[in-house]
Amino acid sequence: MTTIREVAKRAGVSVATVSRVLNKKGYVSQETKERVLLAIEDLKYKPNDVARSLFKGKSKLIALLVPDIVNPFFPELARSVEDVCNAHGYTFVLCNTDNSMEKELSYITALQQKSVDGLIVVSSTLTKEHTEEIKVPIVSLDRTFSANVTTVKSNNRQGAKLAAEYLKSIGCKRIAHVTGPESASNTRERLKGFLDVVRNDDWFISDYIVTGNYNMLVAKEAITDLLLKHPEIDGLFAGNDVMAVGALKVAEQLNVRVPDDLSIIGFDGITLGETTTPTLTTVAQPIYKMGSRAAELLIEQINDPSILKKTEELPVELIVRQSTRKKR
Amino acid sequence: MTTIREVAKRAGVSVATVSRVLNKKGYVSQETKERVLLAIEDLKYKPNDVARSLFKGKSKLIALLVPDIVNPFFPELARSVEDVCNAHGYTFVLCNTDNSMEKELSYITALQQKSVDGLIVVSSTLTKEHTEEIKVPIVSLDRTFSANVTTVKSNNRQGAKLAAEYLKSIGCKRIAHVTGPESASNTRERLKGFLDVVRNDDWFISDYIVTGNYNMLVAKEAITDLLLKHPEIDGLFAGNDVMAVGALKVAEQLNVRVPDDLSIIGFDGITLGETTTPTLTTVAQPIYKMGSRAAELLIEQINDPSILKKTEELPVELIVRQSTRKKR
DNA sequence: TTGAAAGCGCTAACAA
DNA sequence: TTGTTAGCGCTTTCAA
Repeated sequence: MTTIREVAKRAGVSVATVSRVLNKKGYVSQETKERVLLAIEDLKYKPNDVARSLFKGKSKLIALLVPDIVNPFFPELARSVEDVCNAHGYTFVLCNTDNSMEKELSYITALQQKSVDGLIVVSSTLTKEHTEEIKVPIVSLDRTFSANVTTVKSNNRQGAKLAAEYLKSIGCKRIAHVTGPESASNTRERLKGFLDVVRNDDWFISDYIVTGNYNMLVAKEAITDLLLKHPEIDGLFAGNDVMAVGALKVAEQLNVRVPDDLSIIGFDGITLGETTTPTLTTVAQPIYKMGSRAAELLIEQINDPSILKKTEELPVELIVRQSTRKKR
Repeated sequence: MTTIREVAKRAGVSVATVSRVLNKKGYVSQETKERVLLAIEDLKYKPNDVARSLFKGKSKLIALLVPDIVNPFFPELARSVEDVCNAHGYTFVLCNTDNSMEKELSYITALQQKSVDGLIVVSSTLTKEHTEEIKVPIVSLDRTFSANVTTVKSNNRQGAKLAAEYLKSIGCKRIAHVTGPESASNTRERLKGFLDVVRNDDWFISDYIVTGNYNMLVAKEAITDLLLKHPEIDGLFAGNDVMAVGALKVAEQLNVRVPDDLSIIGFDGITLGETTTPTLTTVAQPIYKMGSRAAELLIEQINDPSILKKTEELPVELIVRQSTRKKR
């Protein structure tokens, strides 16, 4: 690694001057500037960001922490965060926390020690207390954990209502719900929306709510049990698309026809839902918008840490595909 | 951020002593050690990695660059790299390069400037010349681009042969192949393996080879054209699973029955292939093993940069599921 | 318009 | 066993 000192020597100037042309800051005569630029070119000099970060306490680094990188929702979300970060000159990296508080905290510490400029987290384990110890600008995405943290999410409750109402509207009489992990705020919100719609129906029993942890394997087991025990179920609202796809597979294995015997609706709107057979009816979140807004708000916060914390809630949209059909 | 100096002051010792207990290096009496530890605790002191990196020129950071984070193959690969990195005390981050040389180079520069300890790259655009300019330990994963770079890949040619031979063995008479981008070495290897098997058959024409760029959308268009123009095709070998899933959808749209009219086989062995209907026959790569070996070799190289560069080729395995069936 | 030098927080000689 | 100090490579006052 060539250093600024070598460049200075080669250009016959002081390191200060090199630094000035590097940062386009302060006076440098056209002539010396050109000499410095030439030296930089010749030596293929790249400034050492670590030294720069040490001095500035900033790194031009933004990280996104997600609980499950293998759930396609998160890579899709990451794409949009990435675009905005890149557009603003930040290096963007993605970290997988496995839904483990330990890994989450360890990433946060490690990244802070590297002077990361800002963090976007999708977390169900972080608490208000944790975030108070984090001095780096942070925004919460997809899930809420503290009013004191800027949050970008979608209208989960409304989305769940949409889903449940739609199932009813096409004639489903016994509707079940597979949820995410209880620790996730969006799990609770989606459950609320679901209950808003079905709570007062006399067919409704709490057995119709099972947990699938937002995970396909876990969901498949839960749904298998559910459908075996309650063959009368004719509508299923899955808390996310991955679990809905799991439901599709379970139905197939149990010889339950979708959508004839059972209508299935997911939540998220990931591409995966377009590739299944039947394709998946779902409540689509504005994934790209969520990620990009989170990134924008984070960058605003990096530029002005005193900015007010706020929560932005984005609208969702029902997308009807083949996994649901009107009963006759 | 509290500094080592404040800890030293609080413990009534010098910064050197604090550094010694921090790094468990050099002599420190039990008594002062305890005092220092206490001060660290009290002040919630976390050493500044940036300063550490500046001094050491190392960062305990490893990055994986992948061309398309939305292709589930890469998140699955990332999971295994992550596990090994974490086990060895490295912070692991994932970067998406969009198959763009520009983004790739920009990530590599940025990461080098941050003193990244090592890089694992899945790249089709990097060349030998590029890698010679990179001073950081690097291993190439899934694709080859220079004999001078340690590489972990699977036996693509053999896998493609397996696929083509299997299609023949179940009675396919007209077999097509959708490839990845030509720039990717594994595209070329898989094509070779395919040609090994079909080249000398009199039915074979080069029209049966179309490019799908390892991308579902691109592949769907290509396959639609292909099947429309050549309805006689009864077997399709897709260069990766994502394109195979695209093929499944295209077949459905064109009312081509899979596997009755058309047998489809993919390559990769990602989970997605188990969720489609029909499930996907595929040539499975040892994804976890590939990622973990790459990480291990990288770490070896970090510890001993003089270590010999080598290529490890892992075996693949045919997994027969529902998208292929023996003709009668 | 330029340069000298202090300092970002840490580690590791070297001295004591 | 502990402390002093010189850097790691950079930016930014302050002086010239």
